[in-house]
Amino acid sequence: MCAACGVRPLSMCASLDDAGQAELEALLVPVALMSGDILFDEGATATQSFNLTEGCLKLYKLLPDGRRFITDFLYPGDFLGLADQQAYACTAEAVGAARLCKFERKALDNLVQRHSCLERHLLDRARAELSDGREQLLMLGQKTARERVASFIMGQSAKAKQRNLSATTVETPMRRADIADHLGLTTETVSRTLTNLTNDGLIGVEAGRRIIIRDAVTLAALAAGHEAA
Amino acid sequence: MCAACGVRPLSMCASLDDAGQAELEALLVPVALMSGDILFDEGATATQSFNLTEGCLKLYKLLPDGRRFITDFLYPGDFLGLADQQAYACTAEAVGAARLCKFERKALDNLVQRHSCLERHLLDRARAELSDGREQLLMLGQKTARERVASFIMGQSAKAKQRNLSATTVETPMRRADIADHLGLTTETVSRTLTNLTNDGLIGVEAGRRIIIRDAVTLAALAAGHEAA
DNA sequence: CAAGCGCGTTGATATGGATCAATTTTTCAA
DNA sequence: TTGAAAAATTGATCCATATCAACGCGCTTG
Repeated sequence: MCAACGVRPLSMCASLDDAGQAELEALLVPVALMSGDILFDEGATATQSFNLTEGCLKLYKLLPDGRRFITDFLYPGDFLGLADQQAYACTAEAVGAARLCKFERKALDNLVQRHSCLERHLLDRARAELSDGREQLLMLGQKTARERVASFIMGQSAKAKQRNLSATTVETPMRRADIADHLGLTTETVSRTLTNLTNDGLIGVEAGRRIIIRDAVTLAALAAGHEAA
Repeated sequence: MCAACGVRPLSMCASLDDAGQAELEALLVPVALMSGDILFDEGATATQSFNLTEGCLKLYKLLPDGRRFITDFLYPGDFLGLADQQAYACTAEAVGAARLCKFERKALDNLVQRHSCLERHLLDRARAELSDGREQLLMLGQKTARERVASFIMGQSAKAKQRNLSATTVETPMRRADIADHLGLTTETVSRTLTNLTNDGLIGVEAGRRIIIRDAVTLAALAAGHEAA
């Protein structure tokens, strides 16, 4: 079953040999979520890890007065649980319907210890996530609204490409408020900025949720902080 | 020599047995930096890793027009190189004089593979850094200037405590511009906010670089986003 | 000791994005 | 298909923080 899994080549699973694969499959429990379902809450004891196979999740942290920051959107092939030691660092909520493989942490840790290739794979993922996180910090600390939105679009495009989807027509399952809370902006600013980028011919927006990249070069330059148009 | 090292209990070194310790010691090359010296540049091939033994470093990323974001300040016991796969994700620069242990990545990776305790230690560190990074994202995405400065002070205090230094008298080796570039603010705003916090009796500032925490409870509440004073 | 300079503070003003407030568009249930 | 609710857009105004500017203090250097 795992062998036929669509996200296998994107996941940690790919780093295991057949025997390890079988062990992993024995540990796995499938989970299905509906839009808005919460997989786990920030602060809860992190007893499980997950691998997303279908759909999209958002990870977020809340401040006591309700301000929210979405640290990341996850797509098929992404692993949940890397950043979490004792407690989950974020809340995980489904954006639309989603499916995952659930693992008990204890059992998975045990498997990881016996398969150093898995440990190395997870360390590599952690490295990549750390590196991405630094890029995000730069965005939040120094980029303008226009640059942030451009960065978001290019980032989503890159993720789509990884999943062998079009890099120029980006489907964004989340809503404006989610994008805003991911970029440290407000819904209104995201909306206005998308309108501006459209008027400037850099993108097109269809049916609200589909963004077409019309001038990838300029958009990338904007995202990279080259002040120009 | 390593056995007598002051940062040993804070570092990855502590997770090794005597034999591993000796191996590690054989790989190590000591490095000394002067204030402002650059250890490595963002984007350079990451051929080495480091362990900071003395002083303070800042890690930063630049945008093409000179905007800068300082992702982190490192203190004795901290490891450099976790986030870096092919290329360094940030530039590392000394804040004041510093000393480090330098390791060739290849040799260190080899050692890590043979000592799974080290690999686990690094994975744990990576987890902790990821978790910290998420907290930082929340700060940059949602917190006000006052809350950011409070978070910074509490964070520095926590780091000082880890090194067995006073948690109420925090020495900050970096200058205002560095703090500003770490919080996504300007020098002027940091300065003004410190003045306000002082006037409100939450902190004291001595000789510019020493911050005394006078009301840890209120400061922590502020840092955590409880809108109050 | 004086001059110069880097750094921090403080003040005055400007502005990008937030907030408040309608409208319009989309979604979805009946 | 229709109507109501949710989401997105657009407009008007406000405000937190940036920007521009002046000043002062403490070091360094001649």
